[in-house]
Amino acid sequence: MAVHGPAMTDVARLAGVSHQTVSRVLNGHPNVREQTRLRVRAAIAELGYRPNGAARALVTGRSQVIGVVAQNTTLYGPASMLAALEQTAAEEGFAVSVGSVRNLDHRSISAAVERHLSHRVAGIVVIAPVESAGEALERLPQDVPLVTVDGDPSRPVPLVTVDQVAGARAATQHLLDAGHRTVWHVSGPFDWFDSVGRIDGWREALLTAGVDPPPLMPGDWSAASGYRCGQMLARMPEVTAVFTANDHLALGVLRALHEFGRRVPHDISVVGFDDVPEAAYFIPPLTTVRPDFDAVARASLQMLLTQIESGTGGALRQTIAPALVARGSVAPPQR
Amino acid sequence: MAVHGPAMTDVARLAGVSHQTVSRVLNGHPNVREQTRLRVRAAIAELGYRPNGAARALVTGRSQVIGVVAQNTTLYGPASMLAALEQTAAEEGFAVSVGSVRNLDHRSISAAVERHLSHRVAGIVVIAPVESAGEALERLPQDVPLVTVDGDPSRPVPLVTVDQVAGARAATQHLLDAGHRTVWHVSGPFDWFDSVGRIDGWREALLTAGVDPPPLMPGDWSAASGYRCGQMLARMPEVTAVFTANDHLALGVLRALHEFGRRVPHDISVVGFDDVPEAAYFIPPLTTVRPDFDAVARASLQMLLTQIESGTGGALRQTIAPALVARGSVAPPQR
DNA sequence: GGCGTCTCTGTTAACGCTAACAAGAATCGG
DNA sequence: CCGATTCTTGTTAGCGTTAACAGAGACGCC
Repeated sequence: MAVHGPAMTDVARLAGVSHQTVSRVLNGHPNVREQTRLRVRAAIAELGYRPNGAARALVTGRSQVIGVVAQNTTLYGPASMLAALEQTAAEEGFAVSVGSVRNLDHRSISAAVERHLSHRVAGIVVIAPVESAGEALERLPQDVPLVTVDGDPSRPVPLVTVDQVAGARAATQHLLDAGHRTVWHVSGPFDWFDSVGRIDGWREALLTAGVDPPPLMPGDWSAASGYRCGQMLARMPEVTAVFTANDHLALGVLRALHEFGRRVPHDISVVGFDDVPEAAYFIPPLTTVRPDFDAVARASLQMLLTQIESGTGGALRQTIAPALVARGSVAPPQR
Repeated sequence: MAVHGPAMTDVARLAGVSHQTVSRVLNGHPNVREQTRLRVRAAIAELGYRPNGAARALVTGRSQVIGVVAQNTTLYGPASMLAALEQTAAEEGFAVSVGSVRNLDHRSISAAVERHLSHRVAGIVVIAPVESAGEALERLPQDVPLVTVDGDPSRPVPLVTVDQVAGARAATQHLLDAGHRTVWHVSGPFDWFDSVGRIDGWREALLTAGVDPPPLMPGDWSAASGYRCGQMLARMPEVTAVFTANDHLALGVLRALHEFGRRVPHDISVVGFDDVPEAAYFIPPLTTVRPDFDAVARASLQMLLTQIESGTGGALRQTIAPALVARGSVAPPQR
């Protein structure tokens, strides 16, 4: 593909200095005469010179790239995380290389991490919401800055995560506060930490209120599984309040309830989780829990940069509290 | 941050060969004795050696990384594109570096492209659905393999795109075939090519059927704007069929119609575009148009790889036809 | 005025890899 | 059995950058 761009020596020649001086200007080294700096800048502009990241990475042993390992980047949560991460990284002058994996098993994760490592990324963010991912992480080389997002709370890796438990507790409490006897729960898959946390929070809130938790309805994040659970819930007259592990499950539940003639929130109240942009336009508008993806992204990147700069590993941990967004899908129970 | 991993020479020493032989094994060069190959492989495994992509990129002048420039990666369309692109690229041994931009103006796009170029990406995919992006692309260096996705059909750049016109035509025709006199359209923003194409297809289908297109309802992709348009449509008794530029707009419309007591599809039929995973669980299940993001991703990557390998630029063009997915939101009009 | 110190710039040597060439060993046809 | 090929391996020279050191002036101080 045609010509390679100009190199540092070309700039140097044009500016009448050595390539090292150009390097110094580029890296903001203090001891360069102002006049020289300007000459170099002009030469850079004139030639349209662009530093070669590969060469720099080779000699410094580290590139200005952060690797992200994620699965399922079309789901709203992961997609938002990824986008927020990119934004934040760009602001810090880092590029983001995405290693999407089909499955979050040992092999896939290791392979993705390997690929990142061979490009000498400065650090790695693993969005690792399931168990198998956690295991894979323990086998990784120890000398790479690494942060886990939504990972296993019980593992000694730097971790940033949404406070699933608190969010679920708030959602459940919100329903109890409205006067409901108990709250049913449509969960996500059991191997996701997010699911487990949300189940725990739901259960905690009920137990604290002295209520025996009703049987769990297991879903898989999809509207389809929400719909199936909703069909069962709709036929149980004693059900008046449902907390679903995400908004898409809620959508499926709403649809099933609608088909069975159970009105929301008149007959049954529903609360979701995620606050997808469309949640306000469900029928009825969905009360839900909003995790702050931007905050998670900022925190992870900060944690990663700290590791990169200081060289210390350290098992830091940060938890971002989500907020309840009240809309029209919750009402007191009818008697 | 600790020790650098072993280099090629370390592997060579352990295997008792020259580093060049190691390089040959790594790159699948044919003329290496089987026995030597195995020794080298063993040494690689024993040391946990990982080739240094930066060094390779430096000497070959090209990394195994593809840069993607995109905006709004939380929207379903772009997010799916991105994910599909990552998958496909990974299969071809390429990493994907994402340059997310807040706005698709000159400056942002150029900056994102610059960042990619300084990392010596092998090629760039720009997801450029709006006008301003197209302009920015014309000023780019000519010697970089580049493919545009959803870009400006009138510009001489390699382009892969969903056939918006055909999809919109199919959606509109589907409603006409069901017996509707005319079809209303809630569009996306006018500076998106996707919007323009969908408007054109809608208009074409109507004109072909000898119908004068009713006034356009302009939206902005969001459920909120769909809701606002829906409120107007709901109050016009003559409206019996609506085609929305995406599924989220449709969701907003459905909600507004519901609030005004207009039943879907009994009173009004609705067709969307995108086939988001939840569309089947709207109330009622949404008939929509499904673009094949995987096919788009594959085509773009193929086009990019061709450019990378052959070195030829060329203004290729490929269009992926979308498919109508019939569900429950369309019925014949009542009289 | 000489000498140490500070500021600025240049020279040289890596970083880890591939490409190009070179050379030794093996194979083959006559 | 010899020269000509082919196969296999090694040697050398960069790729474009930063780091480390060295050197040339300018400046200040006793």
